[in-house]
Amino acid sequence: MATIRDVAKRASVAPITVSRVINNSGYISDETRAKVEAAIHELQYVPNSLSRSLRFKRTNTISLLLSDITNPFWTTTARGAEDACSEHNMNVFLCNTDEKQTKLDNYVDVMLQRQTDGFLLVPASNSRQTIERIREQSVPLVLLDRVVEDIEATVVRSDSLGGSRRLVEYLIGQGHRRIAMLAGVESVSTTNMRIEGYRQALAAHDISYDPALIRHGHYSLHDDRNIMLTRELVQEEPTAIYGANNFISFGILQALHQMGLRTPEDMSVVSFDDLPYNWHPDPFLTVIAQTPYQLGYRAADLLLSFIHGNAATTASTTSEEILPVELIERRSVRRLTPQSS
Amino acid sequence: MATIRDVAKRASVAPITVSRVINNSGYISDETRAKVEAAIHELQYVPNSLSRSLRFKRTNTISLLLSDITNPFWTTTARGAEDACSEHNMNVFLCNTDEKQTKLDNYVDVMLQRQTDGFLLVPASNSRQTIERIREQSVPLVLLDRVVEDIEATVVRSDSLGGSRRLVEYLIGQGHRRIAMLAGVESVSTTNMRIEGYRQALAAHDISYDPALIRHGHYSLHDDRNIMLTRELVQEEPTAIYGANNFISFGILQALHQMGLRTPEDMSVVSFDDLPYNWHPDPFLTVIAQTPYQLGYRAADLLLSFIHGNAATTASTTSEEILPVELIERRSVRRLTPQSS
DNA sequence: CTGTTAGCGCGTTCAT
DNA sequence: ATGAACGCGCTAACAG
Repeated sequence: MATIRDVAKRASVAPITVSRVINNSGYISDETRAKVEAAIHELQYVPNSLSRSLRFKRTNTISLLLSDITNPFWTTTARGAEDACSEHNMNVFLCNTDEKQTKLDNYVDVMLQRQTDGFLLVPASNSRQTIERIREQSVPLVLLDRVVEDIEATVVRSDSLGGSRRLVEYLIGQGHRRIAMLAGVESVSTTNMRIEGYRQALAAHDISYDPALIRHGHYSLHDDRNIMLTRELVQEEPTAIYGANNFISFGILQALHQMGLRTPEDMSVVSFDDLPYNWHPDPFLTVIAQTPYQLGYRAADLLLSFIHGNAATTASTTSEEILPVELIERRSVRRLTPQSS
Repeated sequence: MATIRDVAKRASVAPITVSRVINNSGYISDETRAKVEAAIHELQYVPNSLSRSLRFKRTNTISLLLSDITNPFWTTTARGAEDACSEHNMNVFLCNTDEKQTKLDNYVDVMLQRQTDGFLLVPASNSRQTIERIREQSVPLVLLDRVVEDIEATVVRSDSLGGSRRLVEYLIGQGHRRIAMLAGVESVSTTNMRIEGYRQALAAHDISYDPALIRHGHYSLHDDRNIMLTRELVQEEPTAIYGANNFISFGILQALHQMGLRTPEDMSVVSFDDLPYNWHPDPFLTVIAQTPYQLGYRAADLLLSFIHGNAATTASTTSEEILPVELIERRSVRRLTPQSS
């Protein structure tokens, strides 16, 4: 690998002159510029961004720590973040934490050592340590999708509470009263908020809350537990099942199919979060749809403003940006007559 | 951010002593070690790996450039690569090229500047420039899945030719003679090999090759072209359709469903590459299955041996490692009697 | 067992 | 318009 010095020698100039050519800084005569550019080309010189970053104390890099890279929801979020960053010439490093706290901690350590300029992360659980570690180093941070208790941080997320409530109220409006829910993992804020929305909707319509109608599933697709748990829920004889994210809902549909139950004739199904585009020949699920691209874009945008120091609020205060969600009514809910419920 | 000097001052030692404590190198008295460790803790010191890499000329980083992060095939490959790397304390940086040459080129540049220790990449097209650029900088490289013409490089890939041939011969064995194929994008080696396998199988059974039965689809899921192309192929009245990768086959199934055609009663379907686990309530597609985890693991393993300089072959010679594939017979192919074909 | 010197590759500061 | 010296944070080589 050629260094800036090699190029300088070859062009018979000082290293700093080469530097100026590369960065278009200062005045350079056309003649020397040509000489230098020729030398760069001949030596196939590639600037070493390590030393550059060492000088600038800036890596132009943000770290995006995602919980499940397999879920199109998150890859879409990533795309949003990448687009926001590339507008500012920042590079995004993508890491998959697999919903595991240890993996998350490890990546945070690695990226901290690599002097990342900022973190965009979805918390793996409710533990505050990871986030406090980032705080200690005063590296800007924006949380994605999930809130962590007792921590000051900026978070960009969807309206889980309101969306969930709206979805369940829709079911109630269609005559359902015995509504099962396959929720997400415990100790994650979105899970709790969606459950809370479910409870609020029931309460608002004087339907008593039956704990037997709720199970905690897993947000991952590759987990047969969602199928088993659906079978359990069906035993409770609900008229509708509510899946707390796209993969959970997918598991529900699979389970019902295996049991020979049709949707919506034998069982109504709704989902928080749409199934990925193209997963079904024709979409029929009634869902609350989030906007993952905007989630990523907005969060990255906020992070960048922290990094560049031109933000109204700073990274160290608590603030939430809540993205609206949309109810998409399709054909997975059966309308019940009063007596049939 | 505290530096090694801050820690040294606090512990009343020289910076190098701190360095020795961190890296467990050289002899340190228990007493000073304790002092230093205390200082590290109090100052919440995080070593700067930028400067470390600058000294070592090693970043302990490999770059994994994938064509489609949305495809579980590739995320599984990534997991294999990550597992191989973490055994050697190497970090993997994941980049999504989206099958676009410009994105690939850009990432290569960025990672080259960041002094990555090696590349693991799936070529976006048949262009040699990207790879030659890496070669010029003599950075170790292993190609994933696809061969590039006229280039010396190590590649780890599945047996596309043999697998494709076996799959089509299976169809022929079931009495099919008019077999359509929805292939992948042109100018990618796997596409050509799978087409070649298809042709070889036909030739071996004296079935003439009809160009009208082949279309070039797209490897991505989010592309409705696969559905349209399937409709076109159906017009040609084949008895079976062969999808050249998992997402293409998925598109075929969707198209058939939309057209009201049942599988396998009205149309047989086979696929190169299995659908992702759990995508279908119960898997019924007859497929050639690859082993993406092994693909990633093996390629990373090879790359690491190049990096550590203990490889039998070096990174600069051409060599191929071809992983075997497996025919999984399920229920998507209808057995034709001679007269019905 | 611990410290001093020097340099990895680059760019800011100050000179010329 | 161009260059010399210095330092970013870290560690190998060589003292002591």
